[in-house]
Amino acid sequence: MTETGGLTPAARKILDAAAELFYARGITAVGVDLIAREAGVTKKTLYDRFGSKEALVEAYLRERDERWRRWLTEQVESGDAGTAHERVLRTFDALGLWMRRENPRGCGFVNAAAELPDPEHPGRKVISEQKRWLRGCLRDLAAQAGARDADQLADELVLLHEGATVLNGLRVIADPVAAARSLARGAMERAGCR
Amino acid sequence: MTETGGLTPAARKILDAAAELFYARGITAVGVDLIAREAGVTKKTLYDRFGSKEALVEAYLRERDERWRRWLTEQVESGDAGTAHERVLRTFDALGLWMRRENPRGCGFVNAAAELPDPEHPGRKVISEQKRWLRGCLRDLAAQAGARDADQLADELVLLHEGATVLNGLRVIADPVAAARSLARGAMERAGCR
DNA sequence: AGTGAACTAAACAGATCGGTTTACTGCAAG
DNA sequence: CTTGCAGTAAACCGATCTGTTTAGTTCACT
Repeated sequence: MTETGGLTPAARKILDAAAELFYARGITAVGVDLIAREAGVTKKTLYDRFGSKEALVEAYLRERDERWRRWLTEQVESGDAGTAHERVLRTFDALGLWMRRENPRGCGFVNAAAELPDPEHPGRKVISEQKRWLRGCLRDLAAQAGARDADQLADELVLLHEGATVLNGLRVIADPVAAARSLARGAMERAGCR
Repeated sequence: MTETGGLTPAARKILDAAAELFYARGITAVGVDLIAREAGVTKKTLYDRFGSKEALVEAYLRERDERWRRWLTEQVESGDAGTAHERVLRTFDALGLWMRRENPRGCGFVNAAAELPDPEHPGRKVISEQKRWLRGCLRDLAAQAGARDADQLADELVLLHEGATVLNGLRVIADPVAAARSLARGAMERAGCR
């Protein structure tokens, strides 16, 4: 075994079905019966593999997180050419491509956060870890690009990422990624990046 | 009648209870039974006044929208002093105050959008109207401030508003409003505002 | 040959979902 | 004095919710 990520075949199907349904219809609105039916699997199998809906939600967010991290690092470091300045801007291109592919309804993590008010829910930890990881990632790039204050620039870049993601789901302005990218360019200039 | 906004006393209590519960726990997770109980009212009264949960959700979003619009215009025009440039920046101060008061869990509209995937849901119209109104508002201010391209600047300012709002709910950076404000200043400079 | 993990099928539990119904009260305006 | 609106109280509807249980099958490894 396995290209299933260490999961049994049935668990793999369950997680795939859950991911699609949770993202498309919302976490609370999707019941375990529907997930099992859509995965072509019994509810018993679902509970044998994941234990609870809460744990399944956590696994869904965890896997989405891993996929996004892999995508971003891969895109930023692709071709290993380019200045740090260019690599920062490339995070926005990566975001744009990612969203065109699998984010028509906004950020899966922000959407999930809206549905998980309980701060004790294990999914909440995954969400905040993801956002903190992105901030750290952008901070490193900002430092490499020679920003006077890498922390402040990182804050600003995170804000641009999140703004672009939300607006992409809401369809109120034409090209949120382009707007974010141009704002990022300005922010880097003012931060003294080479 | 009425400082209740044209609602009967019971309807007023229902809408208040619904607003608090929907925002705090999410729309799907809150049932009509709970709303009626919390409002100290019968389910029958709820259905007599609002007709359906869907309509109640719409009324909740509608009222929140009105309150936010009133707040923003009032804050921006307060003292009627200040250049257009200052009025743009004041929209961020207004956002910051609003969020400190009643937005600990992120934007109510973005959260609602996450839970209303059905594009036919009447609440969706309220949400997109709200965002388009904000964009128009910022566009006017951008034009008054002498931006070379008021539409582009408006896009950027909306993005900063949304980014700040989302990050405020996620608590990943220290002061999202300050970051947005400083980015806005830079954007206006580059847009040639006086 | 035998063990154990992964799975199907289907019934069951108690709670809650959105929504309806019947029967009754209090009260203001014509 | 009556009509009608706003409201309470509580039972009821069928569906769905998360989660459990019992019983049996398939199959790889030892």
